[in-house]
Amino acid sequence: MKAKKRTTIYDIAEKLNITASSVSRALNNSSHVNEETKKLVLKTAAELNYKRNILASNLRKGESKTIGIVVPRINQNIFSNVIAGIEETTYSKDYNLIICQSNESHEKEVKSVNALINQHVDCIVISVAAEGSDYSHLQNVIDHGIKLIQFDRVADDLETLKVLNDNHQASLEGITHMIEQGYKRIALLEGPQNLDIFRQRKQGYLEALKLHNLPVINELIIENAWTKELGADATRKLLNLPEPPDAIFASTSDFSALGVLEVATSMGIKVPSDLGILGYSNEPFTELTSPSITTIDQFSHYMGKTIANLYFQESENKESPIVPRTISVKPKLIIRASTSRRSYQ
Amino acid sequence: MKAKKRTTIYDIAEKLNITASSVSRALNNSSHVNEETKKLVLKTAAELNYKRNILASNLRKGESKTIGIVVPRINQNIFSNVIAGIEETTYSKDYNLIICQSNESHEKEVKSVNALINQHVDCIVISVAAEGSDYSHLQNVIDHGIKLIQFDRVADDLETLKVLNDNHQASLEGITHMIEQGYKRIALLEGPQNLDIFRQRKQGYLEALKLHNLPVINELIIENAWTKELGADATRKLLNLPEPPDAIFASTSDFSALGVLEVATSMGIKVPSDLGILGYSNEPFTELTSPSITTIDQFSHYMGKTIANLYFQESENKESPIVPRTISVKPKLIIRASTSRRSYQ
DNA sequence: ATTTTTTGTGCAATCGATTGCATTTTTAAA
DNA sequence: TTTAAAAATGCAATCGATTGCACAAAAAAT
Repeated sequence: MKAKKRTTIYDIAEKLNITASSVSRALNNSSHVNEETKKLVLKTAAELNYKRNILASNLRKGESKTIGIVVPRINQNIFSNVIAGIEETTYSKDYNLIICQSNESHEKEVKSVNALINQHVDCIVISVAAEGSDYSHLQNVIDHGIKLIQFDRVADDLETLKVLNDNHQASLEGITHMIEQGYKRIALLEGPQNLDIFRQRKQGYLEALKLHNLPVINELIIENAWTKELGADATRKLLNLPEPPDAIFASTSDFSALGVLEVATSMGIKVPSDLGILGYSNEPFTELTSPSITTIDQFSHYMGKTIANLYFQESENKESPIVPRTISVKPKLIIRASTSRRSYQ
Repeated sequence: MKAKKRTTIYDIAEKLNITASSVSRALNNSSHVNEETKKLVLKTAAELNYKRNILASNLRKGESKTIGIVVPRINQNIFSNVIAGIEETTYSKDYNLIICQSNESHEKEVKSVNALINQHVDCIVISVAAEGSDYSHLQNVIDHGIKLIQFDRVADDLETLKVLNDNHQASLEGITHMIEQGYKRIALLEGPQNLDIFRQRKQGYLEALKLHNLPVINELIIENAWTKELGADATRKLLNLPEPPDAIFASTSDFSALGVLEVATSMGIKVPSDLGILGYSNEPFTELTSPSITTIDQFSHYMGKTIANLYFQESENKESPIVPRTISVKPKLIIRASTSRRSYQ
């Protein structure tokens, strides 16, 4: 069956012997149409199964009621939750979401962002890929008059709306907790340091050590260990040191922490008694492992709602320019078995 | 900073003293433009930071190069993988994806589908919500000349392109495996029977029992136990029966299987020796639980690629009408600890 | 009864890109 | 050198909805 031609406002107009203008006004519930015609139009529209052509409408109005989202991966806890949070709010306002994944590739991120600019989205919400440090594509978004909201992983020197976690604080609390549990040689698995969030987590780690007069041991700090595999590799290296750590903070993700746990288990090292493990993100699986993994919850769903609200707030006062500002959400330490050698065990 | 006006083909045309037609042709790499002008246009376009207005382009061409996807939840393994699979293929062809979640609500599904029709997407890919059995909104998609591809959970009486798992076969194999492991009283946690996939899984279960001359015991078949909580409730009920089952097939999902495992563990029932557990979907967490959960992998990423290819295949021969057909992907039983009382343990 | 205001419609331009047809320019063939 | 063919460009309509302006009809005010 061939695609039939769709009903347009002209079809409705013709049938009712009025102009398309009136039909348009009726459909938009304008006050400049007679109640009678309005009813008639709506009825006929329903009869003819009319669907407004958003392309035409948006072209004319210069808006798209669409928000583009670019995240590294949609199936990571924080991102799918943020998306769900955004959706809840935007859905009720008849906005569409276009979701893109960068797969941590800078090139794909750039292409996605450009595609969204092409689409004339009203706003782009992004958490940048680990790869890359050139953010001219984001500047480009702003230059095109499209609102830009960054979250979690942000390009810090770009002045935009930002919704963040207080990574420093979370990290500080996590390490403090470990120290209180009696861990003394705490290793750090770092994420790519070009990303602010990972730098902050490192700062929190360093500060916690300092506050408790613990030395910073460079061989216990491992760069770029942010997947499960890299976390596992790093752990093998660490546990084979002459003086191995008694705890590992997988600051990059719970996936990395999972790698740590698996290696430790396979090496016969007891968690949490011989080795404490702290992850990051509160992925659902962290409460399923044995022992369950202590981690940090980012309130990602709430972040999503915050982002959406921020957008609508900004849209309302169209005249005033956007004041770049940062909203910081305080994450929460979720204490589980993998660090609880005093209380738990 | 106010949104500056964007560069259009007219701006380029004016600057080069040619017409917009030529600019358009140059940008579309038409053979009807001089190589020189083509180069010049491309250069100027880059200089002026030109971005084609897809709204205008699509309006004119009557296509949108956009595929809409509606799934119950994007953070469920099968769905996020299918989406990723679709994206890989469509991305290289410059297609956009609009992703909607129905959250298992029929009403939201209908609204999402209508929004996608409004958007003039070229194709809608859907896995229907558990709720609801009226599929006129899908008929509506077809009536609007939009391609419709259903996957996994489908409205069976609607004649469309379908990409499915062979649920019956998978279920049959899973139960056969359990029987071979010596389980004799195997309970079934059913999903909503208005969905074909759950009916098929039940059929597979029944057939396996029959093949091995095992009786069908009605009190071991529990309706609608398809979340973690419902799975847990069902398990409590089952294990408190005078003659409790020695195995449970959570045919609905691994989440349900997880509920089973947690209840069993808390009741001190040993898995797999006292109770076998089989899940469905191969969620990532199933290999992390202890014991790890035997489950069925649906090759969801591959399904996604299949869906995308199916679409492009159909788009190519525009003339011939769409022949409704079904592609069935054979799932794979992943044997883990939760059912391995012979070999493993 | 006349003027003013309100309300409802229509007209026509607009958003930006595309494309069939006509026209001009260039190139090749006779 | 003239003619035919090919290549490049321009013109103008089109996709469908929206909206400022003009105008007519109806209602309200004088």
